Amino acid sequence: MPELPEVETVRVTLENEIRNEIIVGLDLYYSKIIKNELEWFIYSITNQKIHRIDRMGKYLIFILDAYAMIIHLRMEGKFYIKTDEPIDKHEHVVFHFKSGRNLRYHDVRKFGTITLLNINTYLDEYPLIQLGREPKNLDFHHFFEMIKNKKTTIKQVLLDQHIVAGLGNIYVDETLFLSQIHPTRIASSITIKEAEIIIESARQVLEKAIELGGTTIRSYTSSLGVHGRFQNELNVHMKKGEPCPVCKTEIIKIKVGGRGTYVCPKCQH
DNA sequence: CCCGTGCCCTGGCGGC
DNA sequence: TGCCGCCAGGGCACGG
Repeated sequence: MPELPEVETVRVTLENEIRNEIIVGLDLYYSKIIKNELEWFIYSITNQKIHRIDRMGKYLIFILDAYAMIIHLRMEGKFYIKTDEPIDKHEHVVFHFKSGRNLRYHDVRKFGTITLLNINTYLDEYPLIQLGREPKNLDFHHFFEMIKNKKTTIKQVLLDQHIVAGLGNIYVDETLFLSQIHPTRIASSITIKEAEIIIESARQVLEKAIELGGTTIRSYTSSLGVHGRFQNELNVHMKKGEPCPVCKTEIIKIKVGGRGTYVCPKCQH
């Protein structure tokens, strides 16, 4: 499941590969990925040039001539660049380029989304308009103000992209471990000092993960640009039954807000 | 407004 | 070995 560091890694790789390519055609094998009206989407994207690729939180943003194409990979979305290889069963959208190469959107679970918006207004439209700030741009006082009356758990708050952008299940578990805060803590019980520690921990975790190219787990191994090494740095996520790297207590797995959650029951309060 | 639940999807795994 | 049923999970719609 790509989170901010994995999406950033994909962004950099993809941009180097396909900057300045011109989209001349499109093949759709599973069109529900596209959130626009289909005929409009196909008509509009044809002959558009890819100038650069941006990222906000977990969203990739293809900057075209007149449009911005907003892509969310959700759990298993990934890209491949190919030429005339046969279509894979999980390749749902193929962008053909003038150069003869093509970009293929591959998604086993079909949860990903592609939305084409006007280049002049995309930041003021759904889905980006309601996106929170990334930890590196989020002042902890502001974060504290947003969560101080919330009755949900701190983990659910950190997963909420309207509040903080970019964190998913892996990096929330790691952030709360570094913060020594238990994921089931009610958000309104978090002190201003703890809010500062949480934001600082999230920055550290994300920065390190980006530096290492993200986390490579399970099905994400062969995705374009994602051969990350952050999985070697994980302290608690997917470590059920293993000793806590700090106190040696056994890491346990619990459910928080319906999500599998890994925690050191001794270090995190 | 706020929060919890169900839905979208399919590969993989546990159980028998 | 094979089949069935269930789970994971990001974000949104919906309902209380």
